[in-house]
Amino acid sequence: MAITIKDIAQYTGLSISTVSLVLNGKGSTSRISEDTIKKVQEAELALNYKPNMLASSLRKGYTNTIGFVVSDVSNPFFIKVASIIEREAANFGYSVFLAGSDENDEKCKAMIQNFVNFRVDGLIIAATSGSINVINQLINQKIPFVLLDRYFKNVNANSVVMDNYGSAYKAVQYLISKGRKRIATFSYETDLLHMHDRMSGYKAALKDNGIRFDKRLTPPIPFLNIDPMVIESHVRELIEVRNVDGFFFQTNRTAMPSLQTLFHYQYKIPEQVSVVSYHDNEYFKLMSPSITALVQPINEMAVKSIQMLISAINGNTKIDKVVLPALRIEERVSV
Amino acid sequence: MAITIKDIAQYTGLSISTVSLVLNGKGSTSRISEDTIKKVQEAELALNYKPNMLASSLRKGYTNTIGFVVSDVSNPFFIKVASIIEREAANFGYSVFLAGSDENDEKCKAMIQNFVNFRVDGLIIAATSGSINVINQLINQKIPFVLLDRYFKNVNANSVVMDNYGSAYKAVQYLISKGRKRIATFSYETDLLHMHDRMSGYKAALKDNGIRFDKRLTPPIPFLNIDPMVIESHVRELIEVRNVDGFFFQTNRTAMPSLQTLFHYQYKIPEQVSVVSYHDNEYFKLMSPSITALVQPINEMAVKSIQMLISAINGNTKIDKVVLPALRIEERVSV
DNA sequence: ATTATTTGCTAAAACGTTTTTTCAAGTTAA
DNA sequence: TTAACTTGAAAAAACGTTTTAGCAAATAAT
Repeated sequence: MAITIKDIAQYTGLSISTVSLVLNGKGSTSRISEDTIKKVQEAELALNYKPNMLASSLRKGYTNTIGFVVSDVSNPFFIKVASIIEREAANFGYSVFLAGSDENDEKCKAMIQNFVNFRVDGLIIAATSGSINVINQLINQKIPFVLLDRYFKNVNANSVVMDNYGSAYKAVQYLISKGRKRIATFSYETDLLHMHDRMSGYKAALKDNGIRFDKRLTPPIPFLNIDPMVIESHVRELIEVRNVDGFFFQTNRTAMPSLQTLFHYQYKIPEQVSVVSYHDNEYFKLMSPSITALVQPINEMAVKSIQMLISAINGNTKIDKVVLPALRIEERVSV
Repeated sequence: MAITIKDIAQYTGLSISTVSLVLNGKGSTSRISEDTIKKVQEAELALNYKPNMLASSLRKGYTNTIGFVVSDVSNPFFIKVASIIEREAANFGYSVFLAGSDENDEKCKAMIQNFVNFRVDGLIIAATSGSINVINQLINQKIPFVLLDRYFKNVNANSVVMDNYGSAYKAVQYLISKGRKRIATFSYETDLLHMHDRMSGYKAALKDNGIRFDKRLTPPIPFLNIDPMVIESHVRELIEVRNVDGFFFQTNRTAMPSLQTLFHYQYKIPEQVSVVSYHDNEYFKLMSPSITALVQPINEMAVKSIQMLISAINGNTKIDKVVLPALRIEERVSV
């Protein structure tokens, strides 16, 4: 099968201990002669030796590896985060493996367990709403991890999240500053706290501006499997019956079908309805008219979470909870 | 540290071999009594035992794991493929780990090597253009893998790719059928064969329709780090100076800035310029006017590549090269 | 000329599993 | 009653590393 250290030992006539020491760059500090070192290195190339990390990690007790569990791989937000996390982790000598849970609790749990069984040194997790028990297990097992974007009540864990309340507030405030008074948003039927916080920010901004909260302007929708037809009828009714003049979209997944509807029925943006969307999206600027959006601090989130995770891996047991504000509102206008 | 089989052995007063047999469901076939089996299973729960896959895999010689190396994680195409691959692999009892190379040869090589060092049972690879040597190494080492989307000349390896030539031909034929005669496309400066094939398809369609190939309508651009400004000036010049009446976009990455330009300068689509884009994109249909696109057989690609990979893992050494046609042209019109 | 130190390398245990072989005790057959 | 099985479980080797302790030979110190 694959070439092992034993093969190199045989090839060079040395012991496997000597070979291992050289291969790990501990040759000179272990009083291995230059000649021997060179001989091993030549053999390594000649035989095309590749270390078996299963064996190496088993013995060493760590893998230099991080698992990133994402709730939705098709969300550009997470992908950008993943890309930066990978780069940052590499700076510290860690490889990152990615896995997607499709917002499915069971899958999320399975992916985390899978990573743990393969003994990743730590995890970064964008958890699904029902995965709190796995998270608690990780805490009990003292496995280093950082929650990203999603968080839980009564769970004391490292986390890097957005200021969902503040950002939503800002978004709605923006709409109000544009003279909008009947502002709609979809309220998700989910336990995910960050969605609740967005809703709270929405309500607070209304209140602080003397606008009464109208439940009819916040139709509830399921968090998963959103039916575009349902969104379409909501959007139409909101505009036609409820006289909505502004939309605050809390996610890409509600923004997309809503915008499609707005375009399809040729509602004028922003003349007839103003729109702010929470998640930024590279395609928004390609739409005509392009869509105003909250810019998320993706870079910071990624950098911070890697920092925290590696600190935890290195034994820091102090829990840190970082809340990042939305960077700004990127205003875009029709051309 | 973590609970091991040894702990269960101690807890139950049994030997580690007995515990292992029970844990692997080989209790009854190994003549372990019902009582003992139950005792072990209770201990497993009580101690919250999780197997160490490093040790298990080291001993067993396989990991039940597949590595998926993607050239660009931010490309929706690959993400959709990844999602389906994951689902299919799970059906066969395999876990999939994902890694992105950002179209960087060195990174691609490193990720593949990393997977190999962790002894994944097989790989699915959307290779970067300069990664041919790693691929050849895999062949030499007899490591099962399937090339996806990207392929190489003179490399005899399992692969699942699109019919790039035929699809491009189809796209250009579509534009011609709409009465277009001056059709532009960007020609990538890359060694990636599938891009060359698309270019050939473009040329062939022109030729078969008696349209002379005009090099000035196919400005060369770098494969990486596309400057939107460069695209913008190309697009403008193509329309204003070269009287282009149709665009065939070979990738998302050229389509996006081009469309942005078309929108920004308010060229009428499709009245003034017709557009077909190679890669499908969920956001195209949200643009106004929405964009006509070639629909790629993502599902088939994923399913087929997993099938082939698992067959290879199971010892099938016959090389299979699958070429899938684009499903259809999804025509979309302005509302 | 002996003892002490350094040099260069190896032996062996350990990491946590899996799996084959072995073994004692109980059961059945003759 | 003894030989031949069967049952239930354990011992031990193996997977490919890493790392500590150790050991002989060479060199240095006294």
